[in-house]
Amino acid sequence: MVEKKGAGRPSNREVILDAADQLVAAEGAAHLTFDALSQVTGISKGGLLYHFNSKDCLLQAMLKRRVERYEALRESYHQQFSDDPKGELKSILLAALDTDAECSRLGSGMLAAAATNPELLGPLKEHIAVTLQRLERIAGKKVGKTLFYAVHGARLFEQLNLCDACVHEREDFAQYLLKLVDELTEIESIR
Amino acid sequence: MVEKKGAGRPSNREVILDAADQLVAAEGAAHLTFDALSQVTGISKGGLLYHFNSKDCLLQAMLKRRVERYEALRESYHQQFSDDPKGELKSILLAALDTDAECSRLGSGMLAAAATNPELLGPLKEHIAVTLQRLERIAGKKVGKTLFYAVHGARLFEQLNLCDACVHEREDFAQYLLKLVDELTEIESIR
DNA sequence: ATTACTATACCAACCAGACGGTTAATAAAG
DNA sequence: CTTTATTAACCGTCTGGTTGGTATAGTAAT
Repeated sequence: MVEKKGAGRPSNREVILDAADQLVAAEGAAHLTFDALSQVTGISKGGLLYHFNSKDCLLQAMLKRRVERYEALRESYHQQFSDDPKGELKSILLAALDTDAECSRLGSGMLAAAATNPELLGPLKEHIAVTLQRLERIAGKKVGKTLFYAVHGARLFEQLNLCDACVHEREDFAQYLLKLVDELTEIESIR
Repeated sequence: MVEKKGAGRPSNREVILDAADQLVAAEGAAHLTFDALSQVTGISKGGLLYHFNSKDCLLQAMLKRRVERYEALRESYHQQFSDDPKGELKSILLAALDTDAECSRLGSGMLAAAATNPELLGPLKEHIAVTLQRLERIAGKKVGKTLFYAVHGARLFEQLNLCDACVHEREDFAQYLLKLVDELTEIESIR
């Protein structure tokens, strides 16, 4: 059966993915093993492999879920800015910063995938390419890209626990970025 | 033995570290094994473990070397901007963007360390804390941090091979950032 | 209602290979 | 004859993956 998304049972698939995210966040991508996952979830290794035929499958699923959540978040922000001409850019930035709301903290899927097999990043690469194209169409190409990188840089630092400060400053940072978007696109259009 | 740094023999240590960087870049952090490293370098596994007592040691060394190279690069840029009041910020940004000159392409050490053991990131965390403090002292705190994140975000994307474009656009990007530094600190000081 | 069949979800046991690390031996250099 | 550098062989453990089996639930014919 192809599994109905949306309604109904949370199903162990999600439970496993959550646990996998947590594991990577807590102990590093290398410690994401079926054994460890089995211990954490209480599901046997065989059980895990029933849901994900291989580790690559698991990583793919982690990555896919992350991208999907990001997309959903972005769209909801986009509606919020429906009147703002720079709403598309703003929603992209805010969504990227909002990651640890429900997505816990980290591009764990990304890191885990990159650690074991760079090829798995393919879908993510595609998603980013689309986003960059989107940014190209928005007034202030370079501004958009720069702020896009900034947001992801900040997120990365946070996810890797590389700085203490940036976590509690994020709300501040978000507001500052929105201000920058307006100021900078102005500058760029004047030039 | 405590290892003399500084002078003298290139020694196989550097060769090993280079190979390790390359391996992580090419195949992902998870494929950085002593066996693989042995095959690539032609040095036996025992030989490798003579230089680095454990894998953690190896990762630490990779990370340390990376930070040191970055520092050296930053200082050389800093001299270049000795007359510019925003030289400190500019040198930080340019050094971060310059990574693939000699450092090949990647925070491989970082990724590899994060993948296996987040604790290894401690020294890097400290280094970043210092850099952030440095940025605090510079006119336009927020500008500095934002651009710092932007640079590292861009570098990350490049290193993970997540976008094609950003590579060949880097020189452009660097020039644009320098322009931004001037424009933005102006804006921020006006407010 | 019973039987038979099928699909889903899971588990315990096992396996072959990979991995980090140890050790004993070797060789060159000072 | 000790220090440095290196090797080949080996070991125990971990890991991804396989297999064969079990429990549950739905479905459909008898």
